[in-house]
Amino acid sequence: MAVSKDEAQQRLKSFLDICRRLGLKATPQRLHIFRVVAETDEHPEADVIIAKVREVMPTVSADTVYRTLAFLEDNGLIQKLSRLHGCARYDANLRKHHHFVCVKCGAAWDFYCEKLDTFAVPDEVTNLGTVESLHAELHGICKACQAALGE
Amino acid sequence: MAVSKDEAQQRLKSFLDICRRLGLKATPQRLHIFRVVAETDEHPEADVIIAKVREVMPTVSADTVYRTLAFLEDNGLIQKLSRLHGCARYDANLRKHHHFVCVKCGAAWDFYCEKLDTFAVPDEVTNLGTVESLHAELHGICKACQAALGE
DNA sequence: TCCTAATTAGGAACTAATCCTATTTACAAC
DNA sequence: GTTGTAAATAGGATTAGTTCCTAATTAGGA
Repeated sequence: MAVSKDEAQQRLKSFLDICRRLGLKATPQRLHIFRVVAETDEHPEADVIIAKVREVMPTVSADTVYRTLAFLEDNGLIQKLSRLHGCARYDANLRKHHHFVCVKCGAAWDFYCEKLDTFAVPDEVTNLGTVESLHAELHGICKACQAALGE
Repeated sequence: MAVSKDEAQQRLKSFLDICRRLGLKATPQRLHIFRVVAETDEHPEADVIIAKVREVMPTVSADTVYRTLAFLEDNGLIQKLSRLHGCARYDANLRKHHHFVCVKCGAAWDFYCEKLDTFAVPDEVTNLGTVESLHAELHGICKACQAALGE
């Protein structure tokens, strides 16, 4: 539980606003799932969220949780972390590098940046542990997708 | 095909060296899989690699490809990009932030950094498309895991 | 209170990745 | 070159995570 009562209240309000605006139902399941995600700072995986949700509402289906998470993400109420464990794309470029990823087509480009490689990490982080590397992931829209959108 | 002939040659040599050093076999399958990964800069997913491998060696099993990729990764010949799309951890922190991830235990911490949020992206990248966000992922070892290793 | 489109539960299906095991093979020792 | 053996393979089975399907339920406006 990392967020303040005020912040939690605020988030709940955003949630209800969005439902009203889109004509979607604020079901008890959705509210509860949202609360579970909003009340932690542990970046949980879906199975952890499902388990926590079921502590209070044991019959909620996995599908409902996944659907709700997708709904929350689509509406900017939560984010998915991307570059954590358990990945699936490979890169034989062994030079230290970073990535630009097109959010439309998913293509990824390598780039090099001395300033990022030598970036002075905030004390806030060095207090958490030893930092071994910094990898930057830039998100945006590639030229090809821009052209396609413009048509 | 992004790498030069020389670089490819060099990588192949590293590969054979590592096999010899570890007493592992340089099978035709391994060599071929390594070549396929080393010869692209498209950050392919495993299924793409499997398909490309099978263009030349149709009977190679998925298991062999996955095992070989893990082997190459363990020995630093390739890197995995963490799931750029389709990830599985969630975060309700909507402030612009970055992550410190412990490579031992997988725990993740949010942190804030104005200098990263306003980082001037290299022209190299702005030529590729429109950049919308920069997310930094720091890898290292958290205090708890350091303590556990020290014992 | 009623109506209806949205939502749900829960099991089936799908997909990516790994495991299992009998067979094959690289390669070191002779 | 032969041989012996541990390592590696193919390919089917299995597992885990996620999404799909459908009949039943429900939120919320009229």
